[in-house]
Parts: sequence; structure tokens; C-alpha cells
Amino acid sequence: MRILIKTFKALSDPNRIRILKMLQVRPLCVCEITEVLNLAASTVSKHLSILRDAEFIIDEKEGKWVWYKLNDEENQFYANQLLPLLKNWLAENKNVVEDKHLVAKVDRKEICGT
Amino acid sequence: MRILIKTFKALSDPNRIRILKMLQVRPLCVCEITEVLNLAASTVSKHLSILRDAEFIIDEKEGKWVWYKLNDEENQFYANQLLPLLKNWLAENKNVVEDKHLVAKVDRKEICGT
DNA sequence: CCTTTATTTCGCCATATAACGAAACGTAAT
DNA sequence: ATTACGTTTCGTTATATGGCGAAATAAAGG
Repeated sequence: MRILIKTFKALSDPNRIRILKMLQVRPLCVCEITEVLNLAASTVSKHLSILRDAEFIIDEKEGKWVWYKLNDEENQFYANQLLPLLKNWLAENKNVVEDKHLVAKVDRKEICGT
Repeated sequence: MRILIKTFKALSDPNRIRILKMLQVRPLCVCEITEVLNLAASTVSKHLSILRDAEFIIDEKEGKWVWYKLNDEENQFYANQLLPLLKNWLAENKNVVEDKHLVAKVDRKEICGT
């Protein structure tokens, strides 16, 4: 029960949903997500830790960057069944469409890299 | 987006999940749910209004009682896809098993009716 | 009409959550 | 080493949430 509740709580915030929808396009580093959501880096980092804790996403370090991507493995349970539903949802949502568009065409180096 | 968030928030509380799992057995009136969860009636009423607002359940008045049941209609969207998932989840959970057992065998009149 | 019973609404309190900036941490480059 | 940059952690603040009891509402029965 505890884990199920944690799973639903992770999905109960619009910025976290936007992150998951963005990650449907491609893996992203924290600076990219921060730029798109227009939130403080610390806030985005917290959101990512909540999504990771609920097993919706996994991270991968590369130098000083951290890449986040959807957790498509089978090694989880609730997220494995909820992520496919989310794929079909909010396709028309204004924010989501804009976010995905940004994420698809922008080069990370222009946003945050050196 | 607003509706999706409301939907997930409705599922983000253990007592509301217990209510949905109990309603898988049969429709229940507020007094029965209150008895099983061992919460104040006002608290249960609030939980039910949140679940109803997210279209997981519907209510039906019968005299001074109000019956609640799962919303199995097709007239909603998110709940329609989430309720089947929930059916398969928590089947082994201790609280859920106890709740369902109580609900299956107890007569409403013994709990609250006159 | 007045009481009783089931439910909902309201006001209050304690805890949880999301936001921020500052500080800490880790890696890469100078 | 020192600096620079991306990320995380920490402390604070404002708002949201879940709990309760008291009061309000609605229906049934004397």
C-alpha cells in the first residue's frame, strides 16, 4: 500500500507530469528540464528524486551532467502499468505540446552546456 | 491537466484506496464505510466527495441513506482506465483483505441501520 | 411539529508538500 | 590547487491535505 500511494503521489503534480511527458521524447539532463519548466534547479531536482523514488525514471551520470529517462525496464510494478496509460494521455494539452516541441528541437548545448 | 491531477490526488490516500477496494465487493452506504475504516463520519464523507469528484464512484440516495458504488460507466475517462488496474492491485494487502472480508459478510443493519 | 438518524458542511489544528535561495557536493578545466 | 559549472541537499515559507467535533441538512417516524 505504501508503495502504491507513493506512486500516485508522484503523479499528483503538474510539473512532474510535464517532466514525464517530456521524457517521452528523449532522455534529458536536469538543466534542460529546468529551462523548459522555468523553475529553480533545486525544485526540479526534488521533483526528479520523487519520480525516481517511485520508479518512473532512472538516472545516469555523464561527467558533470545527469541524464534522466523513463524507466522502461520490467523491474518495477506500478510504474510499468501506468507509464503506458500516460503515453496516451494529454497529447493535446497546450503545455505538454509546447514542452515536447521545445525538447525535440533544442540543443542541450544552447540551453545549459558549455 | 487539472482533471488528471485531481484524478491522481484522489488515489493518493490509503483510506480512499481502501474505500475503492471495498466497493469492489459491493455498493456500500456511508455508515458501513465509516464503521470499517474507523474514522469520523465527516472524514469519510470528505473522502467520498473527493472520489466522486474524480469520477471513481457515484452515489445514489435511498431514504436517509446514501449508497456509493464504483463508477463503471463509460462516461468518464481516466477513472475508466485506472479502476481496472486497481482491481488487480493490493489483492494480498492485509488491510484490504480484512476490509473486503468484513464488507462481504456483515449486514448493514447490524452496523448502522435501525 | 418535533425527534431521531444518516450524511454533509464548516471551522479548526497538525502535518505534508512545493516553492525558493544558499550552501554543499562532484566533476572538469584552468 | 583553484575555479567554474551542473546537480543535490538543507532550511525556510506559504499553501494543501487529512483528521476531528460541532453545527447544518435531509429524510423518516412518532
